Amino acid sequence: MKDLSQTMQDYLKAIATLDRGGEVSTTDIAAALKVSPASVTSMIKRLASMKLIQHKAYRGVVLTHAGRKVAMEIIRHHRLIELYLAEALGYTWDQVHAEAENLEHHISEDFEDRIAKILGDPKYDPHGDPIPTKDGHLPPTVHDRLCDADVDDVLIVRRVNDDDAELLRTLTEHGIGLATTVRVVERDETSGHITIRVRRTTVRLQHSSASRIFVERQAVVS
Amino acid sequence: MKDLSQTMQDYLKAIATLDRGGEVSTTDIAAALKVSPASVTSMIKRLASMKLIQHKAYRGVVLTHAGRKVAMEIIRHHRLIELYLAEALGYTWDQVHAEAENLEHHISEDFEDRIAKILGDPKYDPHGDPIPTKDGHLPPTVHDRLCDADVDDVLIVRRVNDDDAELLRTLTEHGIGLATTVRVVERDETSGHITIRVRRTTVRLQHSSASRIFVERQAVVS
DNA sequence: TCGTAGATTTAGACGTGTCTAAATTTCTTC
DNA sequence: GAAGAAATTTAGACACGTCTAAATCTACGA
Repeated sequence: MKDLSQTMQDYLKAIATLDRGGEVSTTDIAAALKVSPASVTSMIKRLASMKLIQHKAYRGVVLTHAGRKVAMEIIRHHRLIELYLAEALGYTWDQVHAEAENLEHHISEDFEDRIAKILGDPKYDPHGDPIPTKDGHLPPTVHDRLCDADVDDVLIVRRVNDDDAELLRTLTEHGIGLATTVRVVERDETSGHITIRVRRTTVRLQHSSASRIFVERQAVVS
Repeated sequence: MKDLSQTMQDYLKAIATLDRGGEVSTTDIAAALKVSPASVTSMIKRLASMKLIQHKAYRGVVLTHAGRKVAMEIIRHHRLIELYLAEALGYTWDQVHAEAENLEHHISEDFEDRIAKILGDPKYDPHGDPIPTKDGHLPPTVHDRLCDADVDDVLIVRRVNDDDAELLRTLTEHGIGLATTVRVVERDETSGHITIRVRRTTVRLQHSSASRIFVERQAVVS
């Protein structure tokens, strides 16, 4: 849609991803994109001058309506491509992210429409992440993280972040995928580890891993 | 394979495409890439310092073995993508070039291998252009151009350059595709136009169009 | 409230790839 | 073979996106 550089698109996508309702900090953007905070500041100035973000000095940034639209379009590309790679080309869920990351900036509107149609206008990608619609709306999804669950909670895995291929492979090895039911058996508050039971085995996860897994509380069976 | 910028890849591809056995001129590269000759000179210096091309000042450039390998890999990507878009996503032959031009620099080795396998290790793209093998060899193809044919020659269309979408649409409208047989009915040496007959209709082509169409002399039927 | 740690911005530099204008070399033609 | 035309290169500038080092601002604890 817009004629923005790939770099600008990446910044907007990162800001959208980091958005938790308030301002997004320079440091967080720098960490997400693996560039220095100084680089972020200079790009922030450019994006703000283009009215894609709002910037209050020293206070972080917020996407404008226009900026969010661009970000949603990139995210739509990314997730549609991930699903297409999985469905049509046999990629596994740990392989799709890296490929989509490269392709998302380089497909045409036409390509987007064609794969969306072939996939039947899907709402979720292989990791359970919602695919924004063409007009930028996100299908509903869960926001509770496994790292916040209590011992003895019984949970259904609904989403796993796509950016840690190692974690995705580990989950597959243990037979954990979308819709898998797990039970929290232990929380180690000092180390942050969380241990879950799935079928006959237990899996011990780092806090950073558990924070990438989104779950739904098992409906109570009457 | 190599960690070259997209721009460098484009230069190498252009040089490979313009290669007619001898040196390729600065001006021709500039025209192909739509940049100024001065820009080409500065990029030539960089590519030469990387041993991807040989450069004799004021005398043009030649690809080295390493440079040709990179170029062939990009061309392989381009043509595989074109065929995949046509076969799997329903693109017509006038639509594939623009999309492939963007994607060719951004697919992984893995992606290349997967679509090549799905397509059955094809040798030719939708325009009849040969797809380089992984080790950089080009399947055989015809090199005679329609613009060089004589009146009354009966010819089979075997290749059409992919970079003129308008021409490709015109050919489709007149029912001309790969394997179509045509007969030269007139050559206008002053204007350069060439007129051909296909089935019941005649088509008048500019020299630049006829030079993009490659033909095979009809085998003599005994 | 004061000082400082941490976050942010500024200053200044660099590499890439582009441009125009000017200088230089090669080619063509008489 | 010399002069002019055409191609090529050099010189110098600029936008983008990055960096490090230094300056500045914010927030928090004593």
